[in-house]
Amino acid sequence: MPESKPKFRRESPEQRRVQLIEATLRVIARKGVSAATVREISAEAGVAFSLIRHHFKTKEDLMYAAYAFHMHKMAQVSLSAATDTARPLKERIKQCITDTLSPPVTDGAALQVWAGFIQMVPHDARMKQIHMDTYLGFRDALEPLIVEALRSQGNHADPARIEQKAIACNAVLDGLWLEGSMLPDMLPAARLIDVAEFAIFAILELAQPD
Amino acid sequence: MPESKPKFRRESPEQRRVQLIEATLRVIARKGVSAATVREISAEAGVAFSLIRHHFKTKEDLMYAAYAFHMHKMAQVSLSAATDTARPLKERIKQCITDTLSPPVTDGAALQVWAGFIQMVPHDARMKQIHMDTYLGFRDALEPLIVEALRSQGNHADPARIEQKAIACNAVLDGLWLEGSMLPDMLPAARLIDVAEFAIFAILELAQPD
DNA sequence: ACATTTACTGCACGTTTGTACAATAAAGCC
DNA sequence: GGCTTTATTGTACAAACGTGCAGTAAATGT
Repeated sequence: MPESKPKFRRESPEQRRVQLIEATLRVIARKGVSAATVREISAEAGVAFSLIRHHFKTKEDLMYAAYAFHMHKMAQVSLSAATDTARPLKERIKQCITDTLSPPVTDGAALQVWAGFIQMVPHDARMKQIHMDTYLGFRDALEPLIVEALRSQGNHADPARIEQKAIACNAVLDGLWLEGSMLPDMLPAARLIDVAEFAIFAILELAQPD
Repeated sequence: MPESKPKFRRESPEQRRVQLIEATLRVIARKGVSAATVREISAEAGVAFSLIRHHFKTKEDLMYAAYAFHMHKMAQVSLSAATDTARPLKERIKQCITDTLSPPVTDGAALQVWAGFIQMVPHDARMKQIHMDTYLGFRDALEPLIVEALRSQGNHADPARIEQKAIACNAVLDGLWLEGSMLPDMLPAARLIDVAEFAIFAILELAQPD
């Protein structure tokens, strides 16, 4: 019985990289960034800690990858409804609000990861670039919805006013995301969504739904 | 010439504590939380690194003190206009908006410090307490302004609707604070204030100013 | 001027960190 | 089945971390 139990499994570099990234995010969510050491992460992933440096040149590189991965996932969940042109406009807006202000986007763990990375942004050009890309991606996906909403009721499409409303709607979502993630007991998802719908429809000067 | 230049200056515990706290916040703002080691902080303050443990039982205690100090300072700047009952209501609201969305409250360095501490909140009961206190303090100071604004124009003071509007206004300020601190080039203070005034007056169903 | 207090310094200790490198073994190819 | 490739492991190491403690000196009261 020579090969009854292999000592480890050999994975493709792509799969292993994703495993290590997801282990990193789990550790950060559970214990914070300072606890995300190579030893802790590799234990979470179930591999030797020296394996990390075989797939990532430095630990910093793993952090870059984890940040981009996390942001991309959040944006995808949050905006998946925005481009679904089959559904009516109001439905799409409400779906975006709901997706943004419910788990797993509005969530203590996600906030932990986000806050941990945010503090690296000003000191690191690559982190800053990742941040800019995801933020502008979010705003670019949201603005067409707002333009459409204003046009649909014959509102004057002054570009300056459109941008003003886009920034304001974005701020409402960001602010509620922040507070809902930090104080979930005080502000459950249903309450956040209710407030967001009211505020955004007020800003867009649309008739309140329901 | 025995005592030409003393090797160090002896300060009162209270003064030295504040000096160490402020040095901590400067280091965090400049290099992030991970760079805020006892050696780095004490170098910033111009003292031996072992002095920290003479004034704070542990390094964690210094962090608690720095967090509370930072939050208290931000809330004070942001809300100083709220209680100034001599000025007319609209002026007070606009002043609060301006104070909140200008430096030093809306500022990259302040965001750095805040983000660094936020990630400790879920894992630490004392940090959580400090956070709750400052957050509720902010909301309690803002809500009377909103109640007064709604009452002033004979609006129906349904408590549920008042709280809804208070949460929404809070979210606008939080969201703009966040985005303005992260992307100051894209969103300068003047733009933030402009958007905030528009959005908050829309939410409160007040006539737009100017 | 001297004694007392304690803010302050300087150094050493054990732990944990990211990194480096040689040895090992799993998987694919012939 | 043997050979090659390389994903994976295990160990070692220097640097940096928070902490402990004995000694020093600045300020204060007498």
